[in-house]
Amino acid sequence: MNTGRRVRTRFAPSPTGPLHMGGVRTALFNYLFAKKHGGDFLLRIEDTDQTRYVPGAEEYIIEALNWCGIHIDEGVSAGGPHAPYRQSERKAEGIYLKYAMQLVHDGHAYYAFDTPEELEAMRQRLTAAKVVAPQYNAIVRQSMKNSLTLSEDEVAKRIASGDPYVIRLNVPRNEEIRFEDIIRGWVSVNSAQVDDKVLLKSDGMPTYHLAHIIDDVLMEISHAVRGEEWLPSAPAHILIYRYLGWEEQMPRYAHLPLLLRPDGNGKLSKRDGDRLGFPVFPLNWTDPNTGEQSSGYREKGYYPEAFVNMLALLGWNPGTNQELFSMDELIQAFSFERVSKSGAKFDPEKTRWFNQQYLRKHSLHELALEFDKVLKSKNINRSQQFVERFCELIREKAHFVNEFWELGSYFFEIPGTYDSKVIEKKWNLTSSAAMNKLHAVFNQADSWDMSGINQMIAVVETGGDKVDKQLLRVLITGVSSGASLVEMMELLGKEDVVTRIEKALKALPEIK
RNA sequence: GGCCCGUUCGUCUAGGGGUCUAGGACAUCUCCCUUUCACGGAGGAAACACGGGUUCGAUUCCCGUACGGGCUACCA
Repeated sequence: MNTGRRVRTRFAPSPTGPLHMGGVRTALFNYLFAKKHGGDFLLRIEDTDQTRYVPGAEEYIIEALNWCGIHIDEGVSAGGPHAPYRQSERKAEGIYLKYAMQLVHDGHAYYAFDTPEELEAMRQRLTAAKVVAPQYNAIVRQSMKNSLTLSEDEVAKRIASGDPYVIRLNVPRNEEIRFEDIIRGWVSVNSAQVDDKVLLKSDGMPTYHLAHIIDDVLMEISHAVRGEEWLPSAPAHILIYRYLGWEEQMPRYAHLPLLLRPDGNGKLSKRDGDRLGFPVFPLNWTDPNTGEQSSGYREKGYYPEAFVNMLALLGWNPGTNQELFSMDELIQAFSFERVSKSGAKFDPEKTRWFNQQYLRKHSLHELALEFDKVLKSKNINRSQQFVERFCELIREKAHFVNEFWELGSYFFEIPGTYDSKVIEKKWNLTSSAAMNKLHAVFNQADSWDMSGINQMIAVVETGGDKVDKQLLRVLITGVSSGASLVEMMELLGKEDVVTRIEKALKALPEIK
């Protein structure tokens, strides 16, 4: 079974909306595995359900992968020797019909003419009869309208007259189907549990079951990596490979554990949106039909590296204590052997932690560049040196660059109000005397650096006036906590500090 | 309901029969650093779902039960 061939993986989403983080992780694992083995990562768009097509979804998917640093070697947006990579376009070329007909010809598939009403009636009948698994299968099909029960003439007549029909897989009644999943090992299912899946719909479109198999083989996919929700239908897929005579070309399957909702039950779904208090999408998304907006990690201020790092560690681990991985390190370390079998709830708190880690990894130059956008929007102009030093002082308190302003706006604006709690408690005759003296000493300073500032404070204190640091902080910044006091004062500079204290001394209430 | 998959601290996980008094990370708590906040440092609390086997010995292997998840469409 395809050992030793070039590793080629694919991510094959259907464009029914934005990609959620579970989808991103599936893409990531496909990508990591392909790159680890020097292979190719393809993007195929599975748009065979015309009723669920959402405009903009495909562009969203591509942009999201791009933001994450997951590069597409081949496929939609990248092109390649197996184009087209959109299934609707492949259908137009008659690719799927050909193989569906081959299956019918070989007796492995058949025409079925049952109407939706008839199918529904059948299910109700079976349910009423307490049949354990009501589905279109080897027994049920004998009483339905299909090319196995109808005469050849009747079938030909119906097709000729344009009766709608589907093509279904002819699943054997009782046969053990086994396949080896890379993550789960041998999985065994009796064909009695597998229904006669629709392969070709009445609109001529293939279903996922048929289309992905044909495309995987035609596109020379070596490993099909997908979510665990596909595990139950995998036996049907094995059958299709067999009936098409493609057991040699069949990719190895790897079914990934699902991403679960952090708040309790069920797999994470697109519908979770922002309801849980954190994004489930990589990028912002506005639904073109409902106008409903969903937030994304990018717009929330997460670094793609942090997002990817977090995702990689959900269901996979390196077997060491390392937690911070660049994409290259992930590629180096990745293997399916270390992918766990059970679903993972993800933790928004840890995601924040990852971002904090990356925030600290970025150079001051990079941070200053990012924060400069905020300053520009506020028409504030400061030297690069000032902004970089600011970032250095403020970043240890933040998880995101977009918190910098709230955390340290006082570096750029002279305060207009003063923390009332501190003032109430500490603003009195003695403290104001000390502040006045300090102001005078600062005003006469001829040099301005940390040790100088400390010395000046010491001078005032030796004179008998206790300098309350918290009060001083409030006079300068207006708030009771923030960056290291003396370092902050140094950065602000003598003029600014003196001005601020002066203003505060005037603005503060008369002393009782 | 049926079928399939799974089950180690609250969460992500390490662990493939003795080294487990079960390790790491996030979160949480305490202390130190800092007359602030945070960072950092030190420490604490916190888990092998249950019952049977197999074995000299099971967190590790097998079976059952419970629980969780997935699937059960002319959706993917």
